[in-house]
Amino acid sequence: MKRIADSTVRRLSIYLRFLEEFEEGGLATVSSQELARRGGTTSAQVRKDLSFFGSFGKRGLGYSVPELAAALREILGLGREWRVVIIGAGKIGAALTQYRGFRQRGFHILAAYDDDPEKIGRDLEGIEVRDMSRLEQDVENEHAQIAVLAVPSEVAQHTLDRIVKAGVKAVLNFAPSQLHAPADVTVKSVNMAMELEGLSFALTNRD
Amino acid sequence: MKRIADSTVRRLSIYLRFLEEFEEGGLATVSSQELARRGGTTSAQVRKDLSFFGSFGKRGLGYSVPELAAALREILGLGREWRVVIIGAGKIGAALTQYRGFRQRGFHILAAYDDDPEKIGRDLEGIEVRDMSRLEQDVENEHAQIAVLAVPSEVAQHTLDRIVKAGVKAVLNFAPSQLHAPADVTVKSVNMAMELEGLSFALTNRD
DNA sequence: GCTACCTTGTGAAGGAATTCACAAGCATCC
DNA sequence: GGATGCTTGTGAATTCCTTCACAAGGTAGC
Repeated sequence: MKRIADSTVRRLSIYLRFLEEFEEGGLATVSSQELARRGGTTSAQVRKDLSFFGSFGKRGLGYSVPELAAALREILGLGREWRVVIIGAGKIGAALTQYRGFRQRGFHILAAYDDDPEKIGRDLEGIEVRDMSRLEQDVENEHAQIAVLAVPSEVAQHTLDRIVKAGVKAVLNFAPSQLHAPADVTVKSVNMAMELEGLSFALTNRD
Repeated sequence: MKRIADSTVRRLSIYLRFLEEFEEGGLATVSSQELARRGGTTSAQVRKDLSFFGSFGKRGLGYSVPELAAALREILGLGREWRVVIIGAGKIGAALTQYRGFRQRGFHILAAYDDDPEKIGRDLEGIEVRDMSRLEQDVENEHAQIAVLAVPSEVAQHTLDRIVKAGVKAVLNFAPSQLHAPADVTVKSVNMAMELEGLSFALTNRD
């Protein structure tokens, strides 16, 4: 398959969110223009994004909301349940573990991991904090596919190496450090300090 | 000034992080190649990124670590202290409030805001949770420049409108919704569910 | 069935970001 | 001081992404 740009996938996520709102509202069809308006893009962009995956609309009418939503869920791989482990049960890790948005979208959190004896054994709204030393065996036994890294920067790379070795192919990293992984492992990073620096730049370099 | 791409600013942040490590390690100079290796990019990219802002290196030698670090801090507007309010003291908001990475980089958190009487008055590691109704007057009196939005999706746009009206020109949004703001207000969004969907896509559409 | 009107899907054009490739500058060594 | 080796800064080339513009296909009204 032709390589799909990251920005395209992002937008598909956004479109899906709107479609789900429309589904709830009982709206039957929607045009690329309406999706564009809400998503802050152009109708041509919406149609181009979709065109990489097929033809989902009806000329003159637009897109069937439930059909397009189903198609996007399929494309994004959201038809199934993904098994996720959260590594690091500090402030960020604990907040993520309890974040409801994940489960709502089919991401099933198996457990959180930490090496602080104070934290091990705790229960975070039904999710257990386990001993970090069990990480590899649990990942393998429970077939975790996605890992969320919320450990201190200093140990992020080492922890990544561990989970990659255990077979995880997708990682969401919250540590403010640049990670290196084999090409068949997808790593996405969320770096809040960096985003703030982007704001600082914008505020500083205004015309 | 020529418009600088978002991706460039992001990379400058990354370079700065490495330079600060080098500073601590007492390293005097660094080449574009070394910065590229660590940052997962190319040396040409590093030089091009820097070239938008001036010439910072010495041919044959590389860049002086402290000089380049200072230049990047200047470019990114990190020479000063930014005043930040956090709106929403739920799981995410509370975790952000207590996150040390912000203060370390010159982002001073003035307060957190919530409308839950249970939360108002609490102390989050030295930062007060205040009544949401005080938001506008506090922003104006205390000259907050940056707002971090960690409120439920349903009220995100309304809250954004409030802080924009109060004069805030930079917003970091954690609500999973698409926000609309005037052109002179910079809004950056961090959407964890969306990032996870990107991973789901990657796992699903592997060759 | 015919007309008027919409909206999609998509090649082509345009624009933006990245990579290439090399002249120019500086340090070091002999 | 000249030769050697290294690294920057930057136009040019390339690749990637977005926008344009329009033919094709569909609906609705009469």
